[in-house]
Amino acid sequence: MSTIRDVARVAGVSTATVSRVINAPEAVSKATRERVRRAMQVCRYKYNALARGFVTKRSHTLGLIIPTITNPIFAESTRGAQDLANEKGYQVILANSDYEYDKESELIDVLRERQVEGLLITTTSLGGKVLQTLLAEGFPFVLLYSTIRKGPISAVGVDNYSGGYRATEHLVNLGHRRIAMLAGGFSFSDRSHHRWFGYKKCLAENGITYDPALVKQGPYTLAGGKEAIKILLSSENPPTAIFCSNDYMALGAMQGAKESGVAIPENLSIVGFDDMAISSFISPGLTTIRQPAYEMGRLGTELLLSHIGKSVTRPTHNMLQTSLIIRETTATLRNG
Amino acid sequence: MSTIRDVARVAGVSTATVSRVINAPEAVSKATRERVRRAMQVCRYKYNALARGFVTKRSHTLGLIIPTITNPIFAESTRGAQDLANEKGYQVILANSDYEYDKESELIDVLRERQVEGLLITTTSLGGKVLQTLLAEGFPFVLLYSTIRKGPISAVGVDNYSGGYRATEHLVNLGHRRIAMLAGGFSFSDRSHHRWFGYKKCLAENGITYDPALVKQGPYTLAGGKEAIKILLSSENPPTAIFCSNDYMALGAMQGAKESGVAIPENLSIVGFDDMAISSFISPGLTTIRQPAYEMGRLGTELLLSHIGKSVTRPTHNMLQTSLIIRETTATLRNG
DNA sequence: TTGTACGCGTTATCAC
DNA sequence: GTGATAACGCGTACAA
Repeated sequence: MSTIRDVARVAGVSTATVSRVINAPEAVSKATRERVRRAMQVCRYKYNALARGFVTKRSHTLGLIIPTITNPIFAESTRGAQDLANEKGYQVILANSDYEYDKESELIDVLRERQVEGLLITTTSLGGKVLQTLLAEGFPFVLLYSTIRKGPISAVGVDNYSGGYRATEHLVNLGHRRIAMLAGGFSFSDRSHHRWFGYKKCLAENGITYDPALVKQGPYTLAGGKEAIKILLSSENPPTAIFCSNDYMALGAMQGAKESGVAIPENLSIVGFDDMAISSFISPGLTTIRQPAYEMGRLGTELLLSHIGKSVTRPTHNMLQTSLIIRETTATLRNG
Repeated sequence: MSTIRDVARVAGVSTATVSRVINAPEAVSKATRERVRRAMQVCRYKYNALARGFVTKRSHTLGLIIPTITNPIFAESTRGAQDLANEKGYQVILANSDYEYDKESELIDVLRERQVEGLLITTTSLGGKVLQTLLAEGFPFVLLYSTIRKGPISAVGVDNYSGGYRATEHLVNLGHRRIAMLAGGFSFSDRSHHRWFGYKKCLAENGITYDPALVKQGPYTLAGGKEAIKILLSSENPPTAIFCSNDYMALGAMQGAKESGVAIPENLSIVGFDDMAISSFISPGLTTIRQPAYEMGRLGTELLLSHIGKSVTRPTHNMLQTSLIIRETTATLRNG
């Protein structure tokens, strides 16, 4: 691999001049510029961005930590993050935490060692010490899919509480009273927890007694949703409607209901959360609480970039709008 | 940010010794080792992996170029690639080409400038000069979702031809004769092209005249599938069955059929290609040709890693098995 | 407009 | 077992 020095030698100039034609071509006379360019061709010179970063102390790299790229909603926000990052000359290193705090913690270390300039994190634990450490050390990071709306940490997210409330309310308005919730584990998803609060609050305000037996916490997976709903449906007093903490689980739940011989929406209404691109393409179309994932990725990255390089930054909390998208998995309660 | 020199000074040793306790602790006496470790704590020392890579000439980074992370099948292979990479101490930079040759080409340059040690590419153009350049320069790369089974380029893929054949054959066996194909554009997806060859061959072997009007090339998207099928279904002699070049399009097609008032599988059979995790969770379950995407990602990465660092390597072609997964979107032709 | 020389944080080589 | 020091490829004062 030829270096800037080889090019300089071939072109008969100094390395500084070569560096100039790379970074500030106008600062070099046209003649030498051309000469250098030819020399680069001859040497099949490849620019070394790492070496540059080494001296400028800028890696132009961002770290993105998500639970798993396998859930399409995270693919959407990832794409948003990547698109903006690339537009600004950044690349992103992707990492999956699998909703495990230890992995998240480990990944943060690994990525920092790699000199990422900032981190986009969908955190597993808002209260854990990893975020506090980042904060204390002044390392730039932004939370994605965040529940916070104040405090020292910058974040982009939606109001999960009101989202959970509206999802439940929609079911209540349809006449349902035995409304279950399939939740992601509260221990690793405060988003799920917030949605649950909204769910509970809505029940209370509508005079419906909260029944803990109707709430199942489980893994945020297709199989998890399928399994959980089967247990729910085989109970002695099964629900007539279910609010799923995300669309991904909801897909699993739909499948589980089908296998249990329960028709949707005739015998069971389902509301999801996220509105993955796919959710409007399945049949029946999934009623859900939409959160703008792609936008979230973009905005989070924009926010992060605005923090990078600045010694002091005012934390920003960007709460995006959710909306109830009514499709075909919800219907009026029969005999209700 | 404190460096190895700060630590050395505080511990009263040389930088070489600090480096040793990091990379080969046994080579240092227990006493000094402890002293250095304490000094690292005091300095809140953070290891700089980039600086190391700069001298060892190893970035421990891989580049992964896919069409788009938004298609869940690529999320699966990406996860496979990441999992193996991480196990081996590598991180991966993700990049989307959107099936565009120019972007692919540009990304290769950008990633190489960043000193990735190797590239995993789902290429848009097998014949383009970018791969030839990589080859000529001896840069390590492996093709994913590849159609090739010989030649100088290492690759992991499946037999798309036989996959296309079997998908079509399944429909023929069900009594269908007007079988359409929704294909990804041949210009950017030779996979799609190979599947089409299989499709054509199967028709021919079963005495079915090939009708070009039944083949629609289009974008590999949900909307693309939906749009294309509507055109097909509104023609004067519509198909009774459709082979979709991937599951993602197939989802779009199912939605398009529904909107056109055509019931699946009663009035229209659909076969996909890929078997995304979601495909078995939707309703009706998608009949499809399964390719092991997660495995492909892992295997491709393993292969790439085995190439890295070796000056000469024998190209390896790993063809994985596909399988026909019969679910609910295909049925016997009525009045057939 | 161009060149010289130093430094970035680490590893590797060679002494001791 | 430990230390001194030259690299690695590049940007950037500063000088010319």
